[in-house]
Amino acid sequence: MGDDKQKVLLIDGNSIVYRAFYAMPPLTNSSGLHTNAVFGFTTMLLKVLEEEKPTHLLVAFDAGKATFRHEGYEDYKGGREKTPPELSEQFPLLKELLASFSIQQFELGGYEADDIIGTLTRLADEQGQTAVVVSGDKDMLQLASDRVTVLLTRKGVSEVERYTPEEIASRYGLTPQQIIDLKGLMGDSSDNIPGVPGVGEKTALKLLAEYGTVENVLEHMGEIKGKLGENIRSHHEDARMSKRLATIFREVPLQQTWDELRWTGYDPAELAAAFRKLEFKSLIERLDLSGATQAGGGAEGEAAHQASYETVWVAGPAEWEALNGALKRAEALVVESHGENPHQSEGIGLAIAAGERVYVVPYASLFSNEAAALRDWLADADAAITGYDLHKAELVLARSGIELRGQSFDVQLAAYLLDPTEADPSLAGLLQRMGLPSIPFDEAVFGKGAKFRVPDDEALAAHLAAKADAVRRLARPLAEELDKAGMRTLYYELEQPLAVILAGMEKQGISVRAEALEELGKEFQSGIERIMSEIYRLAGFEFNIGSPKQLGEVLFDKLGLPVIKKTKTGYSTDAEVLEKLEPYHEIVRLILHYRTLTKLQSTYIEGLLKEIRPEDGKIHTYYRQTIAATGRLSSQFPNLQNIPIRLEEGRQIRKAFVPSEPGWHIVAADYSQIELRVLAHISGDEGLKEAFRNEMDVHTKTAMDVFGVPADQVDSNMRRQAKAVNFGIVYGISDYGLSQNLNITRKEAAAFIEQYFNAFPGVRKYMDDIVAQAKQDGYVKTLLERRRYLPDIRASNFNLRSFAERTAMNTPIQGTAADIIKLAMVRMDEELRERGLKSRMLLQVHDELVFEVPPEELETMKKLVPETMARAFPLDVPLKADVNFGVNWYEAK
DNA sequence: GGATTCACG
DNA sequence: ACGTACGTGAATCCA
Repeated sequence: MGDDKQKVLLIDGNSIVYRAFYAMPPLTNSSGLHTNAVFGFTTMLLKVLEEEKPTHLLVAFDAGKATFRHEGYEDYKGGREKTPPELSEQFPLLKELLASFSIQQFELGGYEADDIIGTLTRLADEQGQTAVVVSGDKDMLQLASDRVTVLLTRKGVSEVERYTPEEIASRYGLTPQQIIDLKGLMGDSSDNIPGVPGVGEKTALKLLAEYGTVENVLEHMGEIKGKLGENIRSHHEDARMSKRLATIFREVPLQQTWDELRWTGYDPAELAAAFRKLEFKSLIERLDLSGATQAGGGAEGEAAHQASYETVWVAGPAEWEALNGALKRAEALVVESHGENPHQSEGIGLAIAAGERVYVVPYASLFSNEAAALRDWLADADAAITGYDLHKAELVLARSGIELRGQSFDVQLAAYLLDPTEADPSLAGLLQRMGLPSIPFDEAVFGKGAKFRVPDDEALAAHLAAKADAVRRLARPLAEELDKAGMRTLYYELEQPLAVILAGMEKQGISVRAEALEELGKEFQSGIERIMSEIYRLAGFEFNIGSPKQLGEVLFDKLGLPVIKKTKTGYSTDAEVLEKLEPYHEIVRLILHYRTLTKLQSTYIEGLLKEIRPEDGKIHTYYRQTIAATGRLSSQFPNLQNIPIRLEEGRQIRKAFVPSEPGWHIVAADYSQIELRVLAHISGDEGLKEAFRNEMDVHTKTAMDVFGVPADQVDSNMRRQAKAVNFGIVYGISDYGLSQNLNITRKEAAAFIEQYFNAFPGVRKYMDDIVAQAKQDGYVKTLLERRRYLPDIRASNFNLRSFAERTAMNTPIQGTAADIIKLAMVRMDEELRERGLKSRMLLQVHDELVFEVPPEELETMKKLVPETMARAFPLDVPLKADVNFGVNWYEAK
């Protein structure tokens, strides 16, 4: 030990990890490993490091084996629950991370972490050094002294409380040594230390205030009156033993020298790599490690990520010439644009990585004469372009009249297939997950939301170049991962071609008659006004019906209707609640109708009107191929997958969706019961298969089997209930969910389910098997090998696990249905082109395809579309699609 | 920006 | 005992 000022920080590893595990919400990385305890530990560590600035540092762990305490008392820590696997799997991760922090770790067979820490604080005391102990365990307070401070975590892990001997005295009226006596008397159920029965903290403190120590209490136990005195006298041995067990052993034979604990900080590159592995993105940003890589340091400029390329800002003839020459060697393309909606986003720039150079082209110069070769390359169907979100790039470029045709590999799409639930689609996040040196996040360069700004040319060039280089670095590893996961065909035969087809549909758009919407909007408006005044009259005053808060006050406080359900913030007023309240007051029905009409007005009349492009009178939605966890598409700006149909009032909206050419028709075809047919196929259930082979009404068939009656005795109510059971089966059934849906008791619902499983034993087996398989593999698959990871399937938390189990049952069904209609779209696109048809595919709504069709092709398409859909993927049961047509989408029913 | 509600499959 | 049906997107209110 030198005489310079030293401060040693001693962390009780096990205690903090436990605290962190139970304090933090569940958290897993993309491979399903739990990381919440490590994350919580790290947050605490960073905070304490910052506040304490130690010169020496140690994390102590309990050794796995029995400690010396067990020798005298077998039940020591006997009452403890076994460590959950979600926690034990985190210890190796934590130890590895601590190594990346360059922090020493000790554990020693036969001793616990607090013994090691106790020994080191004794040494610190003796040698006049300062020590700070961090733990979640109050026992540690016995170590406090003039030189030793104890920090105890409180609610959560990152908040700590400081205990000096003075603080302990003022809080408990005890010296640090008396903390041992305190526990000797009151015991500790978590460590299975008995103490004296009937003695809790209050009594123990009273006894210690009077007698000072356990020994002195026992000496005077004869004079203590009542039940308390009896208990002490009959359990005096327990008290002595408890005190022994609670005493931290401070003579552990440690081999390590003081100097080995010296800590001079971490290597940013090493720590960044460790964080990336754990996917602690927020910590990387918090410590500003995003530039730190294994190869380089955290320095600025090119050293930051050891760029192996030169950025070329394409501005003059020389650069254009170089770029044009490099196009045939191009390895990656990035198109940067404003905003999320590619149909209205302005381009910012392009970056093309080719060999040792990355060329960055400001978007405006894409239209210059020099850019002719670049435009040709973009439009070249054989260019074999690798990029990031080429679907969006195609739409952005299309707005400028530039084609993007040679798409061959998209790292965003590939990453989605590898893990469709990963929320962060950014290149920076993707690099981190793949363990590659990362680049700045777009938000760091551009800002986000209203603060979005294109930086100066130099910064823009650097960032776009980094992105193109990132695409290039990611392409091969992602392609290899796809291969390994058996998703090569899924990618190249289905998703990649589909991306181009979707862009085509979006560019085509669908004609929507503004006048028709406006006309309908007027009807809705007069309805809304009529209902509003009725509601105000019944309430006795005007209020904002659209405010759930005000509405709740009117219904439940003013009118005194019964409260059915509450939300986090107050009364629930959703439709389910209102339907139950209908009999109580006529205002309820009006409110429901008001809700329906205002929804239609704001979302569908006003919302859609805003999206009609004046240039062509069409709506161009944006299908997202990388959002839904099951493999479905999603639709945005606007969403054309949720246009009303169930209620006649709203269904009228569909009359505004018309063909874009006079005399043409809308043709719509939808799969009949695709999910239950998929279930019949993958479960192999004979009864279900037979039902579909015989073209039976599946809900009637279900009713027959569940209620045990012949077809002619199935009434509409039985069929309705059977239909709900079928929905439940597809969603991953639970008695609770079904009972909610059918408004029956859970018991009745459970009986239905049991009946169903008896009638369709193959389905029961599928449900059992798929859950077991998900538990085994950590993921489930669709027929086309699409994957979804379910990290919570092994959770000890019932809710999380149940959710994952239902997802395991549902995803192969919903996902396979999504696979099939996507295949049908690829086939339909081929058919239209091969047959030279003018008909156009416009929309996909999960199980439905919508086309516009010239009159001379109507008969052809009425056969071709359902046939192509039915043949898209052969199952053990027939697939069936129904087709309809009309002058608008409403009529095509 | 989160919570609530509701449109669709 | 636990307490939710599966998957989306958009509008509105309100802190």
